[in-house]
Amino acid sequence: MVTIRNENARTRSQDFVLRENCPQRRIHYILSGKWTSMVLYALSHGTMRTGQLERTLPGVSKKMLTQTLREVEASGLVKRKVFDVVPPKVEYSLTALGETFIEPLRALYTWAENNAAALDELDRNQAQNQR
Amino acid sequence: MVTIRNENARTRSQDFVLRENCPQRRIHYILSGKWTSMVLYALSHGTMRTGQLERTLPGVSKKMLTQTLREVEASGLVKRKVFDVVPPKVEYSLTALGETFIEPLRALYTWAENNAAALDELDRNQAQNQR
DNA sequence: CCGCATCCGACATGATACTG
DNA sequence: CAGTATCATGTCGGATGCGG
Repeated sequence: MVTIRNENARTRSQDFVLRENCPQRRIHYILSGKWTSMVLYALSHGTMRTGQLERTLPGVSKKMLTQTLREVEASGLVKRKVFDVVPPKVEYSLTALGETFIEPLRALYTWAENNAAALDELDRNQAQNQR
Repeated sequence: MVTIRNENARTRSQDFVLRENCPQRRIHYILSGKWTSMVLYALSHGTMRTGQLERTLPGVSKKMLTQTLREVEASGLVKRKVFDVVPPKVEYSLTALGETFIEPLRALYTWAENNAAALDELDRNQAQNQR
């Protein structure tokens, strides 16, 4: 007769805990932004101007694009180059750090391409429930 | 003599466009959830019960934990096993598909661990600006 | 122990209009 | 072309309480 009895309450200590400031939580800031990762991905294909980015990401508003670019710039992932001409011309490109970030991101996107089925389920789920 | 002239307006067509339903946008649904990726990551260490997950992710509310679990379950990334006992006992674990997703996710987390500096910048940026 | 329903505040996103 | 400012709004996430 097997008695479960509390599963050894404290004896079997928790293997690991994802605390408030663990890297896994902090990187989420990059991933959570609606446009952040895609901007980085777009720039991984080469330097782009603002308007170019805008056309690469249909549906993005100027406001969000600018905001996103400021964030990735502040984090050191993207470099902003301003040409002092008229009309204005600004170029964005990945920094060395940004290049390193692209690799795992690309792996994630590759997974997404190879698993459209799972994504379909997600969409269906999304439609039914609230979020 | 090199003339720039409009960058060849339409001649040099856009290399690529991240359209509304591209995989890169759709996978964002998984990543954007505040707890989704961390739940998956936690489960990559083995089967866990609800309360165990709760303790692994300090700060998560019952509501969000349940909601997140329902989502990853509906998408086929996580398996839910209910034991018909009292008090109730439920175990969550990754499906085969979930296991495959963990790999690129782990790559991303590894990057995060190796680049805490960039994450610090993000935090500072986050504090100053609104988001 | 596990899960659901409800209410509610905060904030990210988007539309629009304006500047240089 | 690039960017800012303002306002409207949807919704995500957390608190709380109930139920099996």
